[in-house]
Amino acid sequence: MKSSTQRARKATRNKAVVLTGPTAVGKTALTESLFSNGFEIINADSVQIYRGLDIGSAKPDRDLQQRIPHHLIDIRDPWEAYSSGDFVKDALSAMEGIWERGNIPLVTGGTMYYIKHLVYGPPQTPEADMSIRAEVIEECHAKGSEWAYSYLASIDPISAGRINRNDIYRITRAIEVYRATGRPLSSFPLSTSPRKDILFALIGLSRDRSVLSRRIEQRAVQMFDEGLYDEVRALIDSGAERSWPGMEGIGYREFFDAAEDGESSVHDICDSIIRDSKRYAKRQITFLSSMKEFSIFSPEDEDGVRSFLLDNGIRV
RNA sequence: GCCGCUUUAGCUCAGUUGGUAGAGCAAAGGACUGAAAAUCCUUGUGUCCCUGGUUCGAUUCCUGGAGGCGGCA
Repeated sequence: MKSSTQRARKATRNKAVVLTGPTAVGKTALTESLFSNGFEIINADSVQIYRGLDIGSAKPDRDLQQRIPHHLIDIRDPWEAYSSGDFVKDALSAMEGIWERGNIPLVTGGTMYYIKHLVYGPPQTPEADMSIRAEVIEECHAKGSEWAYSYLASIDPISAGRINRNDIYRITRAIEVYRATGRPLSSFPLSTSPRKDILFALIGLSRDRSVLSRRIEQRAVQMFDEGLYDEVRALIDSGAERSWPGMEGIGYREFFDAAEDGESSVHDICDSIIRDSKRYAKRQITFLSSMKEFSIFSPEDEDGVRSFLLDNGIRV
C-alpha cells in the first residue's frame, strides 16, 4: 500500500534546500520558477512571521502562497517576540510534516542568523529570560557600560575577549546567561559545521552590488505604490508602538523615527527605507560569505542552480 | 545694475594668525553563542570654484572672473 508515497518518502527523507541571499536579490522570483512542484516553503524571514506586516516585509502574495504551501508566515502578532531558537524548533517540525507528505522543504529568507542556527544546529545556551534580562539591562543602565564590561570580564573573561566593550546588546545577554545558569556563556559549545542528520543543499544568491542597489530602490518605491503608507497607518491606528518586535522591521520603524524627528515627507521616509535596506543587505552579504558551505549563484543562473541541485540528488 | 554674504569630502559644514586640511551624515570592509530587518568594530574619501598677483611657499591675503543666496533699485 501507498508504495508511491513510500518511494517518494524514501527519496526525499532528510533532504532540504536552503535558498538565501540579501534583501531584494530575487529569492522569490527564483522560487517561483524553480520550486513550484514538490516543494513546501519554510519562511526564514524574521519579519514575515508577523501577521499584518505584508507590504513592508515583501511577503509573498496570496497567489504564490496558494500555489506553493508556505510555513512560518503569519504565525505571530507584531507585539510578540520570536527568536532564532523558536525558528529552529518550528522549522524542524515543519520539515517533518513536509517529508511525511513526500515533499522537500525549501527554507528561504534573508535572516542569516536563523539560517545559521538551523543549518549548523542551534546553540545550547538557554532561551532568553526576559525577567533576568530586564534586571540586567536596568543594572547596566544604572551603573554604566564601563561597569557592565568589567563585570562581564570578571565572570566570563573569554566572552569579554570576544565581545566589544561597546556592544551592550551582547554584554547584556552574556550576563543574562550567567545569571540564569551560573555558567559563563563561553562554556556553551558552539557548532562550527552543518548538522549531519539533514542533507542540505545550501544555495546563496548574489548580485552585482550596484544592481542590487537599484533593485532595493525600485522595490521601496513599489512598496509605497502598493500601499505601504496605509498598511502602517492601519497598524498605528490599531495601537502599534515602536517598541513592538515587529515594528523594528525596515519599512516600519522609519515611520516612527520620522514622526519623532518632526515633520518628514513620505519621500524622506522612502529614502530612509532605501538607506536602511542597503545597509541591511551589506550585513547579510557579509554574514552569508562567512558561511563557507553555501554555493553562490546568480539569481539568473537557473541552469546552474538546477545542476547543483541534481548533484545533491534533487530534481527540479 | 549696485551692495553684502557665500563657494572646502557624495551631502551639511568646520578650519588653517600663510607651511596643501577635519567633524557629522552617507559610503566601503568586518564581526555575529536562543532580541539578529538587532547590536557592534575598522577605514578612506579632496584640482579647498577659476584666474592672475604678493610670497621661499596661497585653500588662507590682494586683483579680476564665474556660480549660489539675500538686500536695494
